[in-house]
Amino acid sequence: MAETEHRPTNFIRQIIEADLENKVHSSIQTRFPPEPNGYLHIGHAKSICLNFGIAQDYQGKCNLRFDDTNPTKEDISYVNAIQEDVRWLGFQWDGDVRYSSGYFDQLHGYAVELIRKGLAFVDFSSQDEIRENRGTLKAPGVNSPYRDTSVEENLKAFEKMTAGEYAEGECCLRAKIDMASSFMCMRDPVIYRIKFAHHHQTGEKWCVYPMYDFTHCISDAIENVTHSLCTLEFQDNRRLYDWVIENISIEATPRQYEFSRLNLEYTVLSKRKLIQLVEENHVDGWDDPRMPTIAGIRRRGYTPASIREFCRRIGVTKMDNQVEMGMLEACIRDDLNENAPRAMAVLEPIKLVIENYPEGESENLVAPNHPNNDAMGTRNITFSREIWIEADDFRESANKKFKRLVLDKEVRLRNAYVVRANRVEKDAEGNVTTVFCTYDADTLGKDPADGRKVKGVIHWVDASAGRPATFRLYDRLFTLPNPAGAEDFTASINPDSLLEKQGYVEASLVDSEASNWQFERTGYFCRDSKSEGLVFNRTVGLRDTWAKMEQGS
RNA sequence: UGGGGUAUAGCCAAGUUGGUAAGGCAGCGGGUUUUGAUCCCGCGAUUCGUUGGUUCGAGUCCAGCUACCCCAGCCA
Repeated sequence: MAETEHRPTNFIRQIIEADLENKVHSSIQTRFPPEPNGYLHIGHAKSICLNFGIAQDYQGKCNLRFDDTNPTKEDISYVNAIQEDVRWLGFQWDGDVRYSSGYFDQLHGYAVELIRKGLAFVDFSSQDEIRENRGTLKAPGVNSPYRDTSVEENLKAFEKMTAGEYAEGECCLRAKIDMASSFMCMRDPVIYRIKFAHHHQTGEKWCVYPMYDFTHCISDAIENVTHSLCTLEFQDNRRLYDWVIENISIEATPRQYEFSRLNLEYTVLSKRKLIQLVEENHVDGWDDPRMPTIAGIRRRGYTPASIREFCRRIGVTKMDNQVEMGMLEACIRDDLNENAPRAMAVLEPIKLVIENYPEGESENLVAPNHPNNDAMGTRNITFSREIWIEADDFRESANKKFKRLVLDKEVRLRNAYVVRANRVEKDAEGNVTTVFCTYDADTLGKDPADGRKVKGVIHWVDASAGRPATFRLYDRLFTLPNPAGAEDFTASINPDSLLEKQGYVEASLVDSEASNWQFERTGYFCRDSKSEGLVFNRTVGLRDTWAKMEQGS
């Protein structure tokens, strides 16, 4: 697709351009630092496109770093899935994958340095005591009774902590900053805690793990990150980020900049909630096509280019936002409209019998794979006496706004002939099951010779050659634009978010090499990657002004 | 008077030495069309949360006010 015709501009890129121009940096280093405690979602794609996009556009580098300082919440399966997702989006990190855990030795050394400088102490207060002494948003906290322990004793205590001589929760290492700070995160923050847990990278080597605020800035400095980009909720944390860098012996001075996280209407984008959806089986796994995860979106049929384009269109600012689904849908339609070959599929079939077409015979018709791009070639489709058409495309009677098949009226069969409906057959409930018609043999590839106009065109599948197929039609996962705003977000889960249809597809699809198609007049589809046989996921429907009109009237 | 942030069209978003409101999505008209698709053409802010001030001139500078978001995990 015509992607990134114009480079995006945003306040972060402007800062970088100014830094380059003022020689603050000679090259740019960014990083994408997920914690491997869940799958990546479309919100992460925004951060990925920002970080890797900047590296690409300014001849810089971008690292992939797993921020794995909390082994109890993390898992190796997530580190693998995350790498796959980043690559799928079309990005390659610089060098090897990095891990915060890879810096545990250095981190520990810097913690000791802080203790030596009298800037950190081991606190044996209970968690409750620490919380109570922290004060409130409006009232200052009070110093811990352990705050003035001597350097010697602290060194010894931290050593014992590290050696596993204290139980979890018995003590922790705190930075000595200011219990009266208006920034809560500066009130002697905990920087190391005890966890007797297996770590997916370091195994049983450690029983003390550094906290995020202590780890992230140092990891950035170690990797020579110049611009550390994160979301708005870390704005206060920047003070602690800078404090750590200033108080340890490290050369680099990475700078943190914050942008607003993505919110998308009718879905949730927080790992906690996504985990809940999976664990409570509200969806069928992380890659359920209704999920806003990269894996789900991929299985739904979105392309990497469409996600990148989406990230370009939404921009990067500090404003809270809630982007409409329509924005995402427009991106995938733009891509697939241009690149997806066309085909025909009938999702809810009724039979059309062409009574004046010879029984037992069949002919090959040639259909273009794209109406506006001859380079995409043609394909053969068979036509015979009995074909499937969409139940929605026939009515016994209708006003002339209905441009489809009506009893005693004509319609064009896409890529084939003009037919006229003569009579119908119904089932016990009165639903039309078969329409009997006659065709005009002289209308293949041309209008009727007598000049009569046939304005409707409907799609179809040859009944003798078409293959049965399953179609999964997805709708928004939630009924509320902002489900996360409700007390219980699962209460607004859309019970009709998945609709399965049994129909037919043209035979050419069976051994097609394409991965996405536009089934003409019904939408964009892809083969479901986890299903056997012909199972198609509808990525997104076509824009449908007719449906809109009908709804309105 | 805790602190940190943000306020430009239904949604996203440009606007940077103050000079007279980009673009995209959505929507609405019209044209083309063997997809009610695509494509093409046209339409939207006398106004930038609000009230004042400075100025010849303010979305851009100053002051006050209001709304919303974030912070009291040994989570990230």
